[in-house]
Amino acid sequence: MEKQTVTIYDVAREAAVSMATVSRVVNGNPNVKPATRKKVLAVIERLDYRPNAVARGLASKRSTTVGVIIPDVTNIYFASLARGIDDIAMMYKYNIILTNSDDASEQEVNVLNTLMAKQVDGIIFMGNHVDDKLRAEFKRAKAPVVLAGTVDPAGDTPSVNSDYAAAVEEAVTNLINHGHKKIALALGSLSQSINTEYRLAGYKRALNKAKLPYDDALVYEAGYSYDAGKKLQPVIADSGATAVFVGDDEMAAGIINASMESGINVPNDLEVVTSNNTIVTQITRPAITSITQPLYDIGAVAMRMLTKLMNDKELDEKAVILPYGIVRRDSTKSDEGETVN
Amino acid sequence: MEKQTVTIYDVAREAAVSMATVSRVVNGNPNVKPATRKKVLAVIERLDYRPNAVARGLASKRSTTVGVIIPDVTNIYFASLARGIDDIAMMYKYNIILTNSDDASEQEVNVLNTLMAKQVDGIIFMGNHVDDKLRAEFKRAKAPVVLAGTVDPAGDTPSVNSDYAAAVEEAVTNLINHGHKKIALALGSLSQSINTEYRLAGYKRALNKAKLPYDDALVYEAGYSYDAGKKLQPVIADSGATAVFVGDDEMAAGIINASMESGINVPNDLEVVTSNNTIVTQITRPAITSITQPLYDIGAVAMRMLTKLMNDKELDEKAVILPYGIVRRDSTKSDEGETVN
DNA sequence: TTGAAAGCGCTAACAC
DNA sequence: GTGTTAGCGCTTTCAA
Repeated sequence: MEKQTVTIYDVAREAAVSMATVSRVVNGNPNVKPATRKKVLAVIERLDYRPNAVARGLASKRSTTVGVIIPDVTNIYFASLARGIDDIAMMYKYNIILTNSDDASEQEVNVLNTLMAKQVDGIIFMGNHVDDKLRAEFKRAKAPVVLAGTVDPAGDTPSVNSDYAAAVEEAVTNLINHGHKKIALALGSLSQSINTEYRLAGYKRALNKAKLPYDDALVYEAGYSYDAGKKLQPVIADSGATAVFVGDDEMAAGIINASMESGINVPNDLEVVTSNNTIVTQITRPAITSITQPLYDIGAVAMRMLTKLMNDKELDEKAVILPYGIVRRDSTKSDEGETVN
Repeated sequence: MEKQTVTIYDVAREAAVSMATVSRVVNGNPNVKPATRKKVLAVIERLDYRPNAVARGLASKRSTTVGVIIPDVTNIYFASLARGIDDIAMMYKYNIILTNSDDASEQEVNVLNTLMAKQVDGIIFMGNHVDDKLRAEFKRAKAPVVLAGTVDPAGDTPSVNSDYAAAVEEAVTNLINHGHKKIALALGSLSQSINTEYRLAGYKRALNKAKLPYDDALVYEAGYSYDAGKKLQPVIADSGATAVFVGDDEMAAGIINASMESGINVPNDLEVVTSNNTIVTQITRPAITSITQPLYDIGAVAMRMLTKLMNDKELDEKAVILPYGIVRRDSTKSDEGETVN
């Protein structure tokens, strides 16, 4: 009952050629006489032969598989990156081993090791934080690693991102230009470099340039979720802030809904700008002004870089920065002088 | 410069035992004297030996990898299933090769074949439609296949789903109980069995039981997206329908926003019920009444079934149906007699 | 409890 | 253009 497998050897025998020749035609090696190729192809067809990728991997030391570490597939931000990664991977005939890390350092190291054991040819890492331990593992890995949508300020690991700091700076500057003096910043965790080293930094730069004082009390660390946003809204309201930059769309939606329901009009009493331009920004009322990031492209470019690395090519750029934009919707007042990067 | 790999042979030599013994300790085979085990473990530690999963796979004919075919990772419905799949896979020490199929039949067959070439031990398939060609491939595959969140009316492929037809029937019956005579049904594609054989069927059953006439003109095939919903709204309005069951949350959001903006109050002028209970249902105003499905669990159970199959165990049930529910929000009027399955 | 040895199915020199 | 032959790194009988 067990379906029996036909091997390259069977094909060779039936076609009256050597295994090497079969291997050549299977791999598209041009050094095969057309007639021979045709004969072999016929036998392959007849026997329904399918090369065993595992054996091939062992012999060639290339698995044509890349590992992708993602915090959570159900997070649309990372899933969008993953989509870009997968499409390019497919284009280059690589498969993807995808594993959720839950952003947990221990789990990330773990996963990295099983990926290495599976002999992946390269790794794309997505996460909110790269710590020393992880960095050490990257170095230890003999497969190249590329970070996608993931910053490592310390790192020399190749990466693809957009300019988070500049985006926030521009968004906050727009808010300042609307006359706001107290602008809140609602983030997830302040232990993540994207928040502290980029978003918070951009926020501070904007204030600085406008000679507005920086106030710790206006920076909120609340976790990224719709409910977190709803809970945070009264706190923001109490702070006297008249505008807020939010690091996550669902959180922004929570803030908006809670505001509107407690009689605080967005954008008249509170302007809101968010970060990821997911579909949520279109669905809320008012719809949310947002930074836009080329998520799919970040993934796609990361995968392209990885293919280069896997073929021992040099990278033109080690830390690629893709352009961001800002799309104005109804959660902010109209303004002049908005620019799009 | 190339990092050199340490093999089982190196460990054997250093520990002065045979490869077989090393293999035993690595695989937790109890037939090893504790002292020997300890000695080997020490060498493994010292050399930082990591077993090569590819070689292991070739020798043992098990890759501890399962293939997962998904229409699109960025679709939260399927991503939620994938999350359940991955968690259970990890629990059983399997890795996941994840590939997007775009719901394209050709691509699905393609992907299936490369997964087989990679010698996956099993496959979980998610998709909106299972056609004959695919069914044939499933049969041809020597690895077991389980469908997750995917119906195959014809099929004998093991599957995990919720009772889509009953859910729609109940939801529509609730609507009927509110006095509606013309209830629209907004779906994606009518070429997908989940829509015709389940949702449409449930819809018809509800009408039938209430002795309400079925009217083709009230069934819309519009594609699943926010914009599709917005575009569909005026059409529904023109039809005279006073309630609508929608197959997708974003589409429902589009219908609701477009309605409210054109002066049609939800739920007073139009009641709306949707299908997937994603975060979108909480974000819209009014929030949307929805069927709830245990998406994570559907994935998790599918993966559990697959592990059984991969170990040649019998399945208790071939077509598992997990319970659905209905959560009432503000897009429908309150009603008595709602039940939760 | 341990070891020897034969593969697993394929690629990659190398020789012809 | 084609064939021969070592492996790739591991598991798995089978003996001892």
